[in-house]
Amino acid sequence: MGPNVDRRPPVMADVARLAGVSHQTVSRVLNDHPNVRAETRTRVMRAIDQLGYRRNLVARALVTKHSRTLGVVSFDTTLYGPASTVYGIEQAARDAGYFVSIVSLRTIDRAGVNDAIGYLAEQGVDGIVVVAPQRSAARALDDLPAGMPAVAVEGWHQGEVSVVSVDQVEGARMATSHLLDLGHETVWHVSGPADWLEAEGRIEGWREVLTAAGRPVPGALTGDWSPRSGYQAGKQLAAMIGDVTAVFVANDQMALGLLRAFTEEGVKVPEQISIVGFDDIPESEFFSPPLTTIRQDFGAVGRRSIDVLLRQIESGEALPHERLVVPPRFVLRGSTAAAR
Amino acid sequence: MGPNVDRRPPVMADVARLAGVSHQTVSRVLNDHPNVRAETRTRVMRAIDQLGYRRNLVARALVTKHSRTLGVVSFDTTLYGPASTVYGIEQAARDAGYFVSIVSLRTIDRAGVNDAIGYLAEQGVDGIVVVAPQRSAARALDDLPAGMPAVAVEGWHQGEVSVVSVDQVEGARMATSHLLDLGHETVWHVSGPADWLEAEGRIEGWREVLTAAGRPVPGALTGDWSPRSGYQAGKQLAAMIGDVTAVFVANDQMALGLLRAFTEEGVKVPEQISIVGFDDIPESEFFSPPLTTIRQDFGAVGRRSIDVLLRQIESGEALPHERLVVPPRFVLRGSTAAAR
DNA sequence: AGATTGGGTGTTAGCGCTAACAGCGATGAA
DNA sequence: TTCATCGCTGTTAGCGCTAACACCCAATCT
Repeated sequence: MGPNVDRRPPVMADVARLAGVSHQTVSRVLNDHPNVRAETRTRVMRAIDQLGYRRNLVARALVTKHSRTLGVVSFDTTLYGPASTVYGIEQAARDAGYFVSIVSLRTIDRAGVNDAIGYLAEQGVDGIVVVAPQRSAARALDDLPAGMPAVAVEGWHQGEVSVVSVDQVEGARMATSHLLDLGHETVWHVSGPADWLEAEGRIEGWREVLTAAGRPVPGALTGDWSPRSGYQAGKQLAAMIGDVTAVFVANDQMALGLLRAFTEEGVKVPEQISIVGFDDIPESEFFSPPLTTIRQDFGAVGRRSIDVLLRQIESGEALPHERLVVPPRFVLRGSTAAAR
Repeated sequence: MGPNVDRRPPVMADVARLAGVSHQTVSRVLNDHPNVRAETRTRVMRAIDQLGYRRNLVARALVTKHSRTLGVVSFDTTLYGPASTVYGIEQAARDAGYFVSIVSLRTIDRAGVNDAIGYLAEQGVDGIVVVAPQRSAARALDDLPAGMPAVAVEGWHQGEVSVVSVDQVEGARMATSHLLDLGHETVWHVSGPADWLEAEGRIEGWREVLTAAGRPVPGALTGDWSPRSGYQAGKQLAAMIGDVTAVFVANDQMALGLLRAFTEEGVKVPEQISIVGFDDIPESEFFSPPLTTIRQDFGAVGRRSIDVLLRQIESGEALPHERLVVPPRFVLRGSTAAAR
């Protein structure tokens, strides 16, 4: 072997030497600078793949001050909602030529979110998306590093950042109205956990419709989004069958739990009780009975949030904060029926 | 405002000036170098938070050649399995002080995976995890950049990289044996799509047990992991009721589809037909009936893969390739019963 | 006493790249 | 002819950090 067989990956200067140009010309070729002779360009290109050269984006980022990396802070990405949102974010970011660096929190609190944002800032991300469905998490956005472009997803409404979210209140209105339209006297609610903004929005829409229609507003049962908590709520509701004829459940997984509890207790859905869920997870269509629910387009939320964020980054200045709302969609299936 | 109120974030030299030391001393403080006087250290620390200084990891990475970032290439992270695996990866990586940069592929093929790996390499990741459940994807690992530490998850067995996966064959054996033990003459199978290694492993284990027991091996129905494809398979199976008394379904979502089809066709589970799923998604326990299934510990797979990868990275040399297998677990619930 | 250690600190070089500017030959205008 | 212009290329500086080494001043040893 010759003396030049070292394992160190080639750098721009190596390419330049081989192509007989300066490293700057190589840089120009790589960055599609117009003022390069076609013949020079091809010579450089040839040298590049002869050496298997890959440009070092770290060095590039150091001088340009742009890493073309976006940070995402999320909570429990094994859940369908966050997972789909993050997926949408990732796709949109990559289409725009950005990398995505993810921090997935175990527990969500202001300090945790702050730390995560801090790490990402050190790492040099050009902007941050915070999937902040909880009040405490959303508040962490108030102390972002100065000048850091950011956008909140499913987040706090009055904050100092742009927010993209599905209209939870409207979704809850759709669900509740549908049940009232079927002739039910009132609608019960199994809500999500207290601190969650989505849970609050769904309670608000539900209560609003009932109140507007002059119906009694039953106390909401509280779950934690899990099928098990829905199952427990279902057991309670089953004991009140007759009084309860319609339930709006704050997500599909809890609705599945209710379905299971009702099956065990011999309560027929939708004959004795109607159920509307929320989210439209891929499984809902195949529940027994298939679940009437409110679809959230998580992918769209992810994509829109990247639109907003990139506009901020690429304008280079602090743009006015936007509030983007993605409409939910009512999906009629077999878990609801007219009141007897 | 004074003349020094510029928006440029503070750098190490600014901290040094304020603390009355050299920038190198600041660096030493930040890197916990032992040879710094306690008094100097506190003076530097004070200057750091007085200025709100954050170190620039991009510059650090340029000189150290380590970004402390890991790349993850995955496919459809909205599915429970990949999402959980990636979550496990992310947690383990962060616990070890690494960032995670994700590329989530829409379609999975060798070229796509190769591109993704290329981007990640340019970006300067210290190592790569490829969640490569498909043959074609797994093969992309054969042309990794030289010297890039990597690990495959749920991947190809004979490759030139370490692999961490759940023992699919064993899981399928458990499922099939369970059904045979219940007295069923044979077991039908609804498999995953052809190119998937997990689908192949599950077919293999199923076939192996049937063959060993001298039972007929029915032709497998093929699904695409979705509840809908399971539903379609269920319709076909329902038409053969009597002949078919036991089915092993390659994942829980398809099993849900079967359940739905059987409900529609008036086929009773488990009285007329027994079903075993695979994965143990959080919903399975609340299906009607609750699904007997094989649990995969995706989180463990993610964590183990990071162990393997970090060992490679931190040793600094090419370690022998490992093959780590995480055992599956049988979960007995209500969808299986003894043959009549 | 002088030599030797070693903890604490500063100085210098350089990671691989882009920005800014300088240079140079060919072209066109005066 | 002379000077400005323009397309293409090279040279230089520097992004913010760490590594390597030099240095100084105690403390310790011979």
